[in-house]
Amino acid sequence: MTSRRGAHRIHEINAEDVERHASLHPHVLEADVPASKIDRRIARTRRKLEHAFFHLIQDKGYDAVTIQDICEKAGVGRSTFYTHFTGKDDLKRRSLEHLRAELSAYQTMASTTDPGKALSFSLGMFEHARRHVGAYRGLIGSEGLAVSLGGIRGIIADLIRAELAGQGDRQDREIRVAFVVGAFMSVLTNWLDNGAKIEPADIDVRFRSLLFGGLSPG
Amino acid sequence: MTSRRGAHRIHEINAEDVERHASLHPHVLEADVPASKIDRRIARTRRKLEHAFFHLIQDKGYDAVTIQDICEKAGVGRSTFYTHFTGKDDLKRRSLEHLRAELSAYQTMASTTDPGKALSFSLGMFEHARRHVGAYRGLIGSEGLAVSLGGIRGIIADLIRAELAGQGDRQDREIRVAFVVGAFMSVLTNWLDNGAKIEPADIDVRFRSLLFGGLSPG
DNA sequence: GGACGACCCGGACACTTTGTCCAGGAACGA
DNA sequence: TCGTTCCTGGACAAAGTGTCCGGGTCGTCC
Repeated sequence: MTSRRGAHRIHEINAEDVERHASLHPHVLEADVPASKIDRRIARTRRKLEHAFFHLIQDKGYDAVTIQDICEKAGVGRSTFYTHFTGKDDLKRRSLEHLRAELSAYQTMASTTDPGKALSFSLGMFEHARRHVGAYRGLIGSEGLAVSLGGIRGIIADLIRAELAGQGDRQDREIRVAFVVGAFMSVLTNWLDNGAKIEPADIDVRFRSLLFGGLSPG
Repeated sequence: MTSRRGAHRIHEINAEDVERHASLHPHVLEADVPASKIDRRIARTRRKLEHAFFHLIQDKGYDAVTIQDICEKAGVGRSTFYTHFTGKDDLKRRSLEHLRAELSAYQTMASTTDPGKALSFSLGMFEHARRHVGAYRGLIGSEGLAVSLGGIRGIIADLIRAELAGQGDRQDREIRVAFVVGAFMSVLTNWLDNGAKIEPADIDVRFRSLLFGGLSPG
């Protein structure tokens, strides 16, 4: 115990840090609620918590992060955490909403400028992932080669499902969705685990070639 | 607590049950040690623990299973657990060794009887998985659509890697491995989550068609 | 078949994390 | 400024983890 507590703790994050950091969960935050109506204190607390979470998963990985860690780093009382989120998973889920919004925005954008390109999410995802390597690795697992994928997998699956709608029967479609999302997530995490050295555009080409052309050729 | 302890507890597993149950981790157990040299008590305890584990993950899922659960169901002292395994992950890892052995046996068998068939692990895996749906679901996650895959992913990756050896440069090969293993695991878990209704042979055909033929056609 | 030694048991211990509750102080919105 | 809402720090019970030990039990080996 010996919880000496004073002006500032180890790595406490202050408001300014939070403010100037654009990340996985930046703006879109209170998109569904009239942003003016929500108490500043609430917004601030949530922001601090999400940021602490965001930073912590990068060097400890999702599983290793405890709620106490988050609160400590965020400089927020632990009891306060529970007034905003029901637990770690809840926090994760809500943080991922931002990603979902960003991605589907990219998706619709890409499909209007280049209507012929199917499954256009992939490039955007590769790019987004590289921009936030740390967060993705923390969220996605990366320990060894595990792929927990939290909710990211579901997000991608939805995008694919939307695009494959109308093809074949439902059963067959679901198999295809599973196939694509699995292959994609796997290539993505593998790429990240190796430091994302290849350019997003390049890895995207390779992925799409395998996906549409099949394994056999080269 | 109130640990009344007597002849038998709630769902304690006895030696006979263990003996007659062929599963994910049956025979190959002490393959690396001269089987005759190891104390029967050790073998028995390990078997009981692995079996309890095996059963528990089927109705609670890997994460929800605690070491206490395992010991209780196995009828083994908790302190004894730690003399055999360092923790839950260790137990899981060792249990998976059996699967690895079984699969690679199947793999080499299939590739000798039908040398033309690449990536022949898939059918065997589908079949094996259906035989042990519960265990796979518990191990693999299945909550929502997450894919934690414990160590199974690594096992499959090794098989694929071995078969793809010598093609292209190392980087490209790893991408392919990631692609195949990801797609496969995803299709597999999706199949299991839907109750494994389709026949293993059928799902295998669909998977291989997507893999070698690409997504576009039908 | 008996003695020795390895193994297992149960219980205790210190520690960490979780989730809940409350009183009092601080900050917000009007 | 005033009332409401939010945050805090602390305490709490519960659950799980990992470690240690004394004493009983069961294999193994002679």
